[in-house]
Parts: sequence; C-alpha cells; structure tokens
Amino acid sequence: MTKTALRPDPPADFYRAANYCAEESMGFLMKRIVQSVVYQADKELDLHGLTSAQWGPLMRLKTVGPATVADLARWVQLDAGAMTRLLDRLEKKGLCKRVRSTEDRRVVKVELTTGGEAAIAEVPAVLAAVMNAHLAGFSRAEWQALKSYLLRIAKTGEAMREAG
Amino acid sequence: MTKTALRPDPPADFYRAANYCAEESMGFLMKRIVQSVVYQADKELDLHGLTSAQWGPLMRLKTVGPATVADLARWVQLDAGAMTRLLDRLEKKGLCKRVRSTEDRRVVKVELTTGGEAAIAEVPAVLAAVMNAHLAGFSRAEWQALKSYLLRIAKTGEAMREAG
DNA sequence: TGACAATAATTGCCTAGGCATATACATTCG
DNA sequence: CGAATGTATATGCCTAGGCAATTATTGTCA
Repeated sequence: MTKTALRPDPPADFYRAANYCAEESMGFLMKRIVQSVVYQADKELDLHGLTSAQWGPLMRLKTVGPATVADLARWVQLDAGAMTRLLDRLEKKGLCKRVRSTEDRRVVKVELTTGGEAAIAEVPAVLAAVMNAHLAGFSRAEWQALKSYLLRIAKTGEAMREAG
Repeated sequence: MTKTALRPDPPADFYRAANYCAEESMGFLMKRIVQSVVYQADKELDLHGLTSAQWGPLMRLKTVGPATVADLARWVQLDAGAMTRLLDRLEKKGLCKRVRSTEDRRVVKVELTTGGEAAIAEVPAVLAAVMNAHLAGFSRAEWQALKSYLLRIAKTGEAMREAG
C-alpha cells in the first residue's frame, strides 16, 4: 500500500454548526428521497404481498444463490436477530427455506423457493420504474455524476465504520 | 401557470428491469449513506441522551419555535400517532412540553424547554462534522452539484406523492 | 485431549413506526 | 340551533429493529 492509500482525504468543511440548515443538508435530503422511493415501491409491491423490508433479502438470494443469515443481514445492514425474524416471516409465507449446512452445522443456508421467485418477479421492473420516475429531467451525464458522487460517499462512510 | 409548469418531465430510462443491479441503484446507495450518517451521528449524540429519532423534532422546535404535533410529524415524515408517542418520551425526559392551545382547544403547541435547548446544543456541530466527513474529497463545485441533484429529486418525489 | 476463545444463529426485552380507531373540539350548512 | 362533516390529537394493535444474552458448533493451543 502506498502512502496516499493510507491517508484518506480530510473531511470537507462545507457545513458549519453556526448556520446549519436541515433543508440544505445532504443527509436530510437523502432521507427524504429514500422515504419517497420506498413509499412508491411499497405501494406497488404490497399488491404482491411483499413489504419493503422483505424484497431486499429475496432479491439478494436471487442474484447470489443460497446465502447465510449473516450474509443477508450484512447485505441489508440489519441486525442478525432482526434477520432471523424476517426469515421466519418469509419462511412462513413459503418464500424461502432454511437448510442446515452439513460442513459447518452452525450455519444455515437460506434458499429461495419457487414461490419466492414468483413473488419477486416484478421487483426489478417496479424498482427501475420508481427510480426512473424520481430522475425525471436528468440527463444521462447528470445521472452518471450523481452515481459517482453517491459511490464515493458510500465508500467514505464504509471506511469510517471500519475505522471505528 | 404555463404549459411547461403543468407538464413535468417524463421519467428517465436509466434503469431497466432486465439488468437491474442493486449496487448501482440510486436508492440503494442513498439508503446506505443515510444509514451511515445516522449511525455516526447517533454514536456522538447518544452521549447526550438523544436518539436519532429525537433530535429531529427538537431541532425543528429550536428553529421555528413552538409547533403543533401535526407540524412536527410532517417535518420528520412520521405518522401522527408515532409523533404523539415520541413527544411522550421527550416530555418525560423534560426536553419539551405540551401546551393546549386556547384559540383552538384541539391543537397542542409543543415547546422546547431549557433542558431541551441544552440537549440539542451540540447537534448542529455533530451533524456538520458527520456530513463533512462523508464528503471528504469533494470539491465545493461537486458538493453544489450534488445538492442541486438531491433537491431536484426530492422535489420530483414530493410531486409524485401529491399526485398520488 | 481438554479447556478456552471464536463464530452462527436464535431468543428475550426494549424502543419504535404504520394503520385503524376513538375522542374531543371546530366548522358548516340546513 | 343542531346534525353532519372535518380536523387535531391520542390510543390499541400490529410489525419491526437494536442490543444483550443463550445455545450449538467449530477452531486453537497448551
């Protein structure tokens, strides 16, 4: 590793305590946007019997195949205990099933059932539509810029969490 | 109103159902970022006895003065019932107090107490610091661009909600 | 081997939010 | 005036997440 890799960029100095205004805050705006996106997506997907908390893990299973409880919890940034109970609800609905691993009998592999596959069939289309709707008026270049900003911030946040 | 004001921009077509990828999704990234910001802010503010749900309404009271339950609920995008209970907890801690209005005896004005003022004293500094830390490496121009993107998306989302 | 630490999942207890409903008050309209 | 309707807040019931402790299993090391 080089010196620059070890030294991340210093914090910015855009926001000041003295004149802090929520409406101009990146966090505040993003929270509103996320709420709006979730609300719109939920409105569509409720019809398929899925809540906003539930399609995340199912989609993950669809893309990466069977996964452990811990994997899924990390993916949706959820407490392991909460994930256990979320899987209880999903399993009760027959959307996934738990299989105790034979190599390591501590771990449980979670698999998507055919019912689960059917349940999330519409999810990508709904998410794409909701996202596109929120980006009305954006040029492709603006969208790319936005995405790169978000990726950078997410990465910085992740580094902060790892550093403690 | 002009014709253009009546016709909002059509949805974008950046995301497609067929190759939808969560990691590239605006919503997914923003959710992660918000979680990171809230986590970092909470870590600091827990020391002052405040949770992430609690400083929002208190800050609102600080900036706009006494407000009604409905006002506060709208501000933090919360159910009115949830806000009632949140205020119960805040009042029990002595951070705010409810005053039944005399003009309209249905409404309750919520006021910040001196204890509440003290509790949120550090909030703007903490939020500014957390936000700045997440924006490490950003130029002022990039930050401005990001803010304008977020404002546009938030506005579009709000319009969608109003339109139903 | 056997004690001990580490890891995966689960469970209990707490706070917390959404939705429907209840209660109290206000406004409107016949 | 008085019934109907609307509005502000509060309450009950449900789902849901964070944290700490528990259980079962695996790995480590003297």
